[in-house]
Amino acid sequence: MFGGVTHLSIDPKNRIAIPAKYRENIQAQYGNRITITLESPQCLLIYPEQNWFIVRDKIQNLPTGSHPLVKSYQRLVLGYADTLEADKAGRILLPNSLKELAGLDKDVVLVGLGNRFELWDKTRWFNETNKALEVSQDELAGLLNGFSL
Amino acid sequence: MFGGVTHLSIDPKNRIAIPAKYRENIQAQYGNRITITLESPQCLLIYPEQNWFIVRDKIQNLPTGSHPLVKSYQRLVLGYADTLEADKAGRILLPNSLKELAGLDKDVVLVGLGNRFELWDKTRWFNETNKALEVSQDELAGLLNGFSL
DNA sequence: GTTAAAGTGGCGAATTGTGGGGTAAAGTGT
DNA sequence: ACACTTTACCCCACAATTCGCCACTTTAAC
Repeated sequence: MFGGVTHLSIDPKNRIAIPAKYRENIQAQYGNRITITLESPQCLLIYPEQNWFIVRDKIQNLPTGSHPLVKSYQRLVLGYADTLEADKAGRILLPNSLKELAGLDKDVVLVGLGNRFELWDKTRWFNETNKALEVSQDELAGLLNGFSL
Repeated sequence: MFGGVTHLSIDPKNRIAIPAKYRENIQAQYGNRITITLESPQCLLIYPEQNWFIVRDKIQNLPTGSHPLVKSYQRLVLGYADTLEADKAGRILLPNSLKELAGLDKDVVLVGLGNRFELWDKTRWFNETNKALEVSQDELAGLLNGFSL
């Protein structure tokens, strides 16, 4: 399970270094292959390949008949999904199309989220954090239906 | 399983180069033969021949009695299906009729989608992507009935 | 403070995508 | 059956990208 927010940078050749604290883990548990895709213009999704397989199957089995939007959603998420291998320095090469779609520049943030990571533009992530913090606790309490930490 | 979006160009002789990262895979798993057809004016479909066989059988076994449209769909997809072999540089020669039907010009995009590829006109693919990204997450959430990545 | 490790940048070699020339094969019309 | 046109394939060449590797700089650990 991945967690934590790491600031890193995309180098001039579109590579990002997977933080060392995850590398060992990923290599051991999942092999060195990493799949990257997107589902919204906000951020990229990064999975160890094995975890991606599970998600991919779920997406493929969505009822395509239900609505044309579902099909374009499938095409988006599956079509952009690219599997990469880290080089010896533990870096992966971002496909240019994905980088542009997610509006990534140099400074990015890698966020661990259980079975996957998200890769955000740094300032956008920062804004997102602030928005989340500003939500009133009362409002949240209602939505979460009694849940608390 | 294929994935990822690659920008390519159709050269002056109607050839496209299969990206190197797929070549080895295709050759090893499926042999060098590739079937290409279409099901809509949007894009061409590209299958390793073995994968095409499976799809072809499914199409042939559709209940033709149900509706006359089914039969014309069969005629379209099966009729235009052409099997090609890559040249020694790993390129395949696009049949002119298919190229025109799909409105392909010079700049195209090859999209990996599991058992097949789709070949899109570049700008049309770009528009398609943006449309899919603009779909509000809320709207999609409703359609997907709680499904999430 | 010293050492080690991690993140970043950059050089050079190898591979890939693309274009074009030449030749063989196929198709067309007389 | 013949010449003529068109099409398809093999080969080479160029340019751009990618990848492996090494080196520098910063951060963390002891």
